[in-house]
Amino acid sequence: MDKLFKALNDPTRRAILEQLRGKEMSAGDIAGCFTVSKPTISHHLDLLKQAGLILAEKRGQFIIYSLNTTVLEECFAWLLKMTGKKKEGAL
Amino acid sequence: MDKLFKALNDPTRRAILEQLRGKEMSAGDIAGCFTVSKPTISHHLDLLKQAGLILAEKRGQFIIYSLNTTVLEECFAWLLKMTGKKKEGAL
DNA sequence: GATACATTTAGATTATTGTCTAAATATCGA
DNA sequence: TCGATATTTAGACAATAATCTAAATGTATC
Repeated sequence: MDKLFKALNDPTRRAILEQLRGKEMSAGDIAGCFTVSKPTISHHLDLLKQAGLILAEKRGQFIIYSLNTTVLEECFAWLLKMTGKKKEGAL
Repeated sequence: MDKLFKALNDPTRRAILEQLRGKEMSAGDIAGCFTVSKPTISHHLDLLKQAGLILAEKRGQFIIYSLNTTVLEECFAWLLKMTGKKKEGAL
């Protein structure tokens, strides 16, 4: 939970998640979307991976990242609790 | 959005929000629930207030804090976008 | 195997954050 | 008005985090 909120705290990391929405991307592709250096992006990717928000798969010389939203359920559940909304099922 | 995620990042602040769920509390009451010092709690309350997550009302010598979940909608919407869930209405 | 490319790791630096103690401000009640 | 209580503000400090450059690792291709 802590790692999840920490990962979501940074705007660059949230933007990375948004980039990853719907498509897979290599680390270099992701870095290409931002002005910060590649090592910095690599670090952000590491934090996102630690939080379980992304999956990394090595393909040849590339590392392909993809979104894993299942871990967001936890965050979702917390928000539901706080807002008092009803939990509902539409995936 | 940034302030919102920043406010939610700290475990003590999330715990404060949970304490405030359903009931109003004075700053002192809130501080009584935690081991950290009162000035520290006061600072956390300030950040939560800045994020719009809590409301402060002065009553005599006390300051009464209450939860404001409406601002969490923004966070909710972002999560919905990321998870691809359908937005639904149950308040 | 040498070279080029993709990505990460290491190490340093700067900014931000959480925390504390001490002091200031404000309100209540005698 | 004085003393007690409630809360915040000020200032300092240590820990964390974001970023960079330079170097290391791993993979493909010739």
